[in-house]
Amino acid sequence: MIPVVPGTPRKRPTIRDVAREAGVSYATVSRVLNGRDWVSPAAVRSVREAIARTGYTANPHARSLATGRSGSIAFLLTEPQHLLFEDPNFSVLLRGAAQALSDRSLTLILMIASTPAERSRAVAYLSGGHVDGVLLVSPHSGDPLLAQLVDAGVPIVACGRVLGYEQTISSVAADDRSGARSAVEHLIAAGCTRIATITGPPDMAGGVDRLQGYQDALTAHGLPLDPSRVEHGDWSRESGAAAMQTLLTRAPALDAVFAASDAMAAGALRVLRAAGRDVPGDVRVVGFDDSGLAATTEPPLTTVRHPLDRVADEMVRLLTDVIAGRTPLSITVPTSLVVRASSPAP
Amino acid sequence: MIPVVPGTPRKRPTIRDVAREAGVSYATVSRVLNGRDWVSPAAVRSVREAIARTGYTANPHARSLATGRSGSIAFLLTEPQHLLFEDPNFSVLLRGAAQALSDRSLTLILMIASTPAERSRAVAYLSGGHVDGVLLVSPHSGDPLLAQLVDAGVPIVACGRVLGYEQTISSVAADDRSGARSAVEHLIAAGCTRIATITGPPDMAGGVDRLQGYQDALTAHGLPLDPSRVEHGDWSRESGAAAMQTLLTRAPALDAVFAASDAMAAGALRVLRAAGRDVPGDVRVVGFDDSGLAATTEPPLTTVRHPLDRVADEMVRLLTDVIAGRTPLSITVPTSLVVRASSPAP
DNA sequence: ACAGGGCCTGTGACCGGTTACAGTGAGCCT
DNA sequence: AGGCTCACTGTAACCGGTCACAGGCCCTGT
Repeated sequence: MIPVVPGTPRKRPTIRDVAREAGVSYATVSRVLNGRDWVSPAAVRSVREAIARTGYTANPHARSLATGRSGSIAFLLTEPQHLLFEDPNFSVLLRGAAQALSDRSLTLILMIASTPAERSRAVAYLSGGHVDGVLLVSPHSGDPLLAQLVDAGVPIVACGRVLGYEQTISSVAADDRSGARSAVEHLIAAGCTRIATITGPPDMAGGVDRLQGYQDALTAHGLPLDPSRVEHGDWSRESGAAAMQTLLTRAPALDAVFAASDAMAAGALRVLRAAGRDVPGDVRVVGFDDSGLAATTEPPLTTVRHPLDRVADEMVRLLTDVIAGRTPLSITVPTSLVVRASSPAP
Repeated sequence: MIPVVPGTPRKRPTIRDVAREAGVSYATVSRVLNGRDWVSPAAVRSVREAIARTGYTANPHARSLATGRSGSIAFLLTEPQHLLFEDPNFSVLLRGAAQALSDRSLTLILMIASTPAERSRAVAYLSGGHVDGVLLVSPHSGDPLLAQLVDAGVPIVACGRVLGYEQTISSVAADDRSGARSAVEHLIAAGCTRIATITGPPDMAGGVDRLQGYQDALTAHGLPLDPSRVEHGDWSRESGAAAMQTLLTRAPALDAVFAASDAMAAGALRVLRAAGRDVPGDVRVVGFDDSGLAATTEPPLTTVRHPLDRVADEMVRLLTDVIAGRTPLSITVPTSLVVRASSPAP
């Protein structure tokens, strides 16, 4: 291929080298490379051959400079790291995004912005033109980072609706409300009447919507809404355990728990068993997400399947749309109930 | 800040805008930006102010084009995805690398190259000048991808020694051999004499070295090396379970198992319990890595702590060295035994 | 015969930085 | 006074692409 003089730092061929080699102008080479305009078959062939002979690949920075596009997308994490990395959901989403981006010849830049210093660095980086767009993993509506990015005009797609930014930021969410409703209706169908819930943070759409679905189900079946049966967590196992602790003292008569995440459900399971309640005998438990966790808890969790691979794919699709200038859009992917031993079919 | 005419696409200020604003030449602005050469305090001040006034940030692509550096590093996964994403070790390493890179103002590009198509795309991308270097996560020595990257002159640092490339590719590894040895010596001290091992793939240094450490311990204490007590796995839980199955039929008298990863140890635990062996009563089990898994198995695993956060940090340090032109170097970080219930202290 | 259009190609002006080089003036020494 | 260094600054030439624009050539229609 390229004759390498030993000891000499190997110099990459440029578009002009290829042009000289092919006996055409460098503009023609560029045309062949990008499939633009009309180029004669003969020229195409000789350029192709010259490229093969020289081992030419385009310099990505020069291209980015000229086109104004970088070909990379940031995958932005704003949560304290442990929450995200311990969460199998997160892995699925990351893998899905990497896949979807790679399919479109885009690359994934991973950014972690949990400390204040990291956050301001992230804003500078993201609004500095390094990336074409941002995939936002777990948006809290009040986050100033959001406002700064929106202000800088960076294309964003969030995982989950962003409260207060519905018209500005595209998002992809599970059908949280109806998923939660079907989970709770499953419990009602099994004869439960004193159903508690451990829901997510009130500043995240997922938390709000899943709580709403819980309430929908209760009212639709004439059951009372008892605020002492509602607790908030931060999606983590620990917060689920803590919430369950509180619920047990505040509403000891509960006969079912709907947790807005599998991790919180797992925490709840542990506390219930420690308190001597049999699952599902005394208390039925349903989670949300159908993460890797759900099948391995004891007993395995009945849960609402949240198709995160699908979500990741849609996020990337939407982001390329936003970059192309289309208006923001929020879309929803359907969920489905997965029945396991923690709340078997009635 | 920047006066934005509504409806006009906002144009970012360039270095020449700043120069005009500050009343100096653009070379001076560049000098202030990079802290090069001598610049008068007065000029520095007026440039600083002009930057603040215009909200200028340098165009990264122009900078990369001029300097030949991209400021980004690839984090390359070559294993089938599920192996890596299910593995808590992987998360720790990724988080550590992201942190270490961010501290040096470098960005992390995540590349997954498991299918053949992805692999060739990855090679083209990585040798195409998009990144300054590569962090290689789980190198198999025969992998053609390795040869191609080395051939293209891409700076690489691997996690774990790369067999056959010791002189070419820098690497950071745990002290696998002595870690394994101390684990097995812990079992010997507890009175075990028929110790089996589930080790890693023979084309990975971690597998080879941990097996070597196991053998070191046995010979040092005058115990026989019985090949029927050795099985290979691929680090995963499933492979650990399968290996344990085989060991139980082939060497049913075993009284301890040293597994080269926590995941394999967890698989082994499950099979042992299913076979009616009490752990640690009948069989003691020791793992390797001290991953998140180890503390949550039943019983919790005694294991060798593998400080992956530290490894990630050293990998990044080494990579910057390699990029700067220093010769390849393999370094080792120490391990330590963490004693839990699966093999309590004698 | 010549105007006009469809193909195809080359020139040159960008994109927005970095940096080699030349130069300027002030201060100091001999 | 002349030469020299030192501290600083500006000009211009890159880096390696993209793309608007201006032709050139050949074929067709009148």
